[in-house]
Amino acid sequence: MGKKRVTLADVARLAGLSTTAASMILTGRPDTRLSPEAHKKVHDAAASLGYRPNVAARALRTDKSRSIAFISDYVATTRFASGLIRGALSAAEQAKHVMLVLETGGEPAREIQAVETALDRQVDGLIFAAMRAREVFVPDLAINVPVVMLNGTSARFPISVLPAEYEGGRRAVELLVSSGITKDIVLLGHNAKQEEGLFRSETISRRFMGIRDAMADAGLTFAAELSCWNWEPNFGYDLTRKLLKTQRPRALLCLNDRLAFGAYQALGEAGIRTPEDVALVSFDNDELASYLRPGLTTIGLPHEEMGSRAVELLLAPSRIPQTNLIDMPVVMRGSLPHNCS
Amino acid sequence: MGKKRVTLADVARLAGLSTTAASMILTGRPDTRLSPEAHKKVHDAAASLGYRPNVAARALRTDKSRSIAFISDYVATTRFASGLIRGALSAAEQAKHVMLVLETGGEPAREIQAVETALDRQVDGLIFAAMRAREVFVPDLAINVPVVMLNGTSARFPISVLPAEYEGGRRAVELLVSSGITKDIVLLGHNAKQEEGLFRSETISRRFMGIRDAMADAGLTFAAELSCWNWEPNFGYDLTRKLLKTQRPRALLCLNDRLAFGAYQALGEAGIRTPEDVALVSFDNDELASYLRPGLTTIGLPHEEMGSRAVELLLAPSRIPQTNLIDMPVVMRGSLPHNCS
DNA sequence: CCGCTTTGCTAAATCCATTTAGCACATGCT
DNA sequence: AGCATGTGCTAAATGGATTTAGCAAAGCGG
Repeated sequence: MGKKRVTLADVARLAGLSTTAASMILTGRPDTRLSPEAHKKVHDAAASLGYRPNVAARALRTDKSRSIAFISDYVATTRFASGLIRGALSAAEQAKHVMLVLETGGEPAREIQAVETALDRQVDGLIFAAMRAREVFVPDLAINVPVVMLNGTSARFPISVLPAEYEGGRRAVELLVSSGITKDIVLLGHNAKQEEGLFRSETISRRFMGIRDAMADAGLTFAAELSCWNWEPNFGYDLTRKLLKTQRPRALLCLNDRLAFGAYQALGEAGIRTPEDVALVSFDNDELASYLRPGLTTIGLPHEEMGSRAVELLLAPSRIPQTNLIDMPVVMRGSLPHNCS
Repeated sequence: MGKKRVTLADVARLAGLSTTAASMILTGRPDTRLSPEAHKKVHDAAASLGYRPNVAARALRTDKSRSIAFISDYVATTRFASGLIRGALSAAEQAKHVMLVLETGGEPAREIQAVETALDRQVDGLIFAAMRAREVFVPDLAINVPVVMLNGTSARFPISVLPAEYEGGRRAVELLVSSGITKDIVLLGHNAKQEEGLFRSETISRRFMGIRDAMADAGLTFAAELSCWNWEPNFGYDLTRKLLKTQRPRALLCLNDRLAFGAYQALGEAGIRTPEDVALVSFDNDELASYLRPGLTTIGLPHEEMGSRAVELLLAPSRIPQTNLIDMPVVMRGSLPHNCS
């Protein structure tokens, strides 16, 4: 049975050198004094035997496993998750790390489990991802590896990656303005007065601020602000229908694509055309947005980039505490009128 | 610095026993002859020190790591992926395993990388997941751990988990029939004659067969079969628009929810009501399906269950080669007329 | 009381790579 | 020649668990 794996000792034997030499050469130590011939012999031997280091043995010795844990509250529920995971995955792959994915459902018991499981496996870092940006509960365990908060924040761990919501909010308004729309703009999904004191999340409030500041800068006010807590299509639909009974907006600034989706449905039923009659801008760049007719112009949530940035920060040698804001790209589609200015 | 982790030796020392004893007790060996008092002492010591075994050390010795690798072609691109991952994750958690997620983009080089990486880490099993069901390329490496194919098949690895498409196909037709619809049914997304010889995938052809058999059993034929290769909303829209120019169907049997989405758009524009004028049934149970108005009745792809089944099979002691067909549930919403029979 | 089995437990080897400490030889300088 | 320095390499310890082989004491039958 040639079944056993090739070990470093086998390589060393074939190369006619010690395992010490083989180890130093294969791990590429810098100030080793081994001869070029030794290097060649070891590399050749390793290649011809198809040597692959035993990660467990290496981890045992070095306390590093070239792996990171991605601990998130929900992985499936949302279109968000996969973008974050995918981004993280690709950055991890680039850095020759693997990624353990753990889901906690937001339950403290499972969070503790997840952290312990990860730490048991000598992960080199932890990413706490939240599907809705917020202050994240992190179990109160001794964590002796770097931590990055992804799409969330934590007082204990000051490095976080968030979308640049303020700027994104501004952009949505600027898009409207530069399309020549300066009145009868309705905000769909939030009403500042009604929601006074209610807190949605870290990031969403920044989105609101960006929107409000940009409106003020342009000297505009909303014709109406329609509040709803869950930004799901049916609410967008209901709100828009109700709106259309009393007024005819020129534009809908929707707080996410699902609301916009509902709005499309209500507008469609009412025989109102987009963008000729009513223009729309929205947030997220959901898969949905590209399915709509006309395509929905939206300020995208940069999930993949956030995911990969999180991993890069985690693995970076100098990790400066700070919140990293990732740019929210404007995704132009057809829901705004062309401006010929 | 009490920083160092607690080791088994520490536990043994506190319990006043050997590490051998501690190990045997904590791993719950069956036919050990250690006394009940010894058991208690070791467990107490472990608890009071907060002992957690070093997984790397254990893996080194036993060649088992309580981890599995989930190797998929695409994780983000599709709504499918997260369901599969989530299901797998929860089954893994239940079995006290962790899951490495690896993405290959379908590129052979990355597939090889992924398998080697996984094997290097002593994973206890490999899941190859395909986002589109198909015969999957598996790199020709010596793989000495169990493998399960998820949403795909491979000649080399006979254990696979697939949706029960044939039965699902039948159900879609039966739904129509039991709603009292027996004529003017149009199949959206496939035309048997035009696509003769073209192969979409393992599973989709079974869906077709189920549909055709059920139609035949009910003595029905399609009023039209509209072919298109990519089942995306815009094709559903175009096809439906074209269809409506020449005929008025009673029902659309859509081959997936995205096509159905496009069909909704075309129907809406034409002022045709669902389900009164045209009924729809579809496949997948995409997130989309619940957003539509009325909700889309669809035969769901059981992603989560597939994912967890794959892990269960992987970890099951007796692994019988076979393809495991997971039931596709009927998800009733409002796109079929109520039948008062 | 002797020899045999059972009970309860442990010493030491093992898994494999990394790393510390240091050996043997060559070279350079005075 | 004598000593320091540099060069090229290795023996052995190490990390933390599991596992094999086996020891000492107690129990039992005759």
